[in-house]
Amino acid sequence: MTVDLEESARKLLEVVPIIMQAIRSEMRSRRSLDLTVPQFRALAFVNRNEGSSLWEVARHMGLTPPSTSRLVDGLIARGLMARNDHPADRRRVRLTVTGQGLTILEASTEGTASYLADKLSGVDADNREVIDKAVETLRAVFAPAHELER
Amino acid sequence: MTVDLEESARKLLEVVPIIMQAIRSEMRSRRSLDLTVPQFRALAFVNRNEGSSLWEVARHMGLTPPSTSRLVDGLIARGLMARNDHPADRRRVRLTVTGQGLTILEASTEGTASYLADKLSGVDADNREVIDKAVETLRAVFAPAHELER
DNA sequence: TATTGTTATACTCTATAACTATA
DNA sequence: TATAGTTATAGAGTATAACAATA
Repeated sequence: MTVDLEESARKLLEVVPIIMQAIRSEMRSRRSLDLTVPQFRALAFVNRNEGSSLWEVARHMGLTPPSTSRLVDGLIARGLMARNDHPADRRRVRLTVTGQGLTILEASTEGTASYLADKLSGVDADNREVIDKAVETLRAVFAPAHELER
Repeated sequence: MTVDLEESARKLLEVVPIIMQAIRSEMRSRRSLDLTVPQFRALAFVNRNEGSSLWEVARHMGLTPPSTSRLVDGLIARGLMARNDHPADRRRVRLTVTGQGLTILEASTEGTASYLADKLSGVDADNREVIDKAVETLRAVFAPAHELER
């Protein structure tokens, strides 16, 4: 059984936004630790890459620097991230996640992953394995090249 | 080999936004037929469900009625959708895709699917089949219940 | 009273253009 | 001159609250 490439692409195009919407709703629903998806991603990236520059965050997220700058502004205003001078290059910025940011990031990750796990729990083991493998492949296809070794 | 549910959930949470970002950039990049993802989805839904009410679109997209109302406003302002009275129930609205809307919807679908197909073309047939199957399963898990027969 | 939809208001996301500061 | 980042501006996405019209 061969799969039609164009048809697969259309299904992906249908399903990805549906899952995304579910993730978005779930994240926004936890009042007080409520994060938007971009906020969550930026926090997670900076947490994994302590001292990132704005430009690195922008590249990771596929956003322009101005968009990223404002996104970071919001996180700083909420006390979840900190922006400091880079010791070696004064044009640069060193971003870090604050203690509170880490707390919220972990709670949000935990909560959202639990939600997704709950959804997936109705899928039998074979199909879960299929999903797992597909996700790995899709990550290799779509993740920015510079982030693929990990 | 058994997969850990929580771990699968985290990977899904990492990868879905990455693919979504790719789709978003691609859609917005075609100047002139440029649609946002929500605009694209609303147009596609109304095209498949001629004469939908606002409430049906909102339910399909997982949005509140006010958000949906504004989304539709934008599409109408661009001449891609039309809003008419419902003959039987005067509270309701009948939404339809205009000729121009259909043209743009098709071009956008075609363009974005081609883009995704191109990305997937580097994946071998076995793994493409795995992705296809996973997408089917994920659709069953995440799609609104009232839309699963099709 | 319940349903359908809109308006008002307020954030966030995102981009392009123009700018500042540093290298 | 090139790089890192911000500010200005603008349109779209999204929600809650308040409202109007119809059933």
